Amino acid sequence: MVTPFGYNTSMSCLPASFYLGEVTEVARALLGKRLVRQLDGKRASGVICETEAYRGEEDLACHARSGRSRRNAVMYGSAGKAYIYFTYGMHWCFNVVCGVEGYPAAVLIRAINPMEGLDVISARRAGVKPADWCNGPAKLCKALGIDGALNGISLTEPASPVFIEDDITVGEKSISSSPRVGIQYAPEPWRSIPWRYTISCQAGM
DNA sequence: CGCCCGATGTGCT
DNA sequence: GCACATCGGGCGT
Repeated sequence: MVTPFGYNTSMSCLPASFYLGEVTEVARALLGKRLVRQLDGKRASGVICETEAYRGEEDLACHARSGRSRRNAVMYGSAGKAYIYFTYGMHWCFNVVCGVEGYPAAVLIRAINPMEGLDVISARRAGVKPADWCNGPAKLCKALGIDGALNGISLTEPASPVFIEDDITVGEKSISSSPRVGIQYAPEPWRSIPWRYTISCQAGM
């Protein structure tokens, strides 16, 4: 239900079935959904506006390209769990595991538009312009207090410290795709395959 | 705005 | 050893 204020009051935690499909489709479907972090009983959240899909050991940009390891094991597990990894010596990045169990696939959440808990977010991103609070995969993790302690948790229960809510369904015409970021090391076709998805603001949408 | 580069720890060769 | 699904500061345009 959408109130006269435009606020969706029937938002609910997305179920595991949402994440069972093809990871590229889930990556598109996650645009417009709301990433929620529950911290000390308070909500901090934002609308997902940029995602990337990674799938399979054959995808040479995927963390599973060298097979299963302790680091990437969560990707091989069941859909709807958080795969959170540490990189560049100081940053955490947040993914959602997708697809059938046993096949490594995940959606990297690359950017959100902050909506709730702006006091918490601004405090965690002190000294940074609001526009730069959550416009990167490690930035949003810092803003929401997401780190390796949450790796492997289920995102499909409302009591989870992190979950994703149904919010907006973004039309196909409002989605732009482009090559994934930061994987120049990968050979073709993986370097160029357009598995990065963003919400584009087109007239008439 | 853009480009360049250092930070800093883990995982894989 | 070295590369890395990044970020932020510094400096030039």
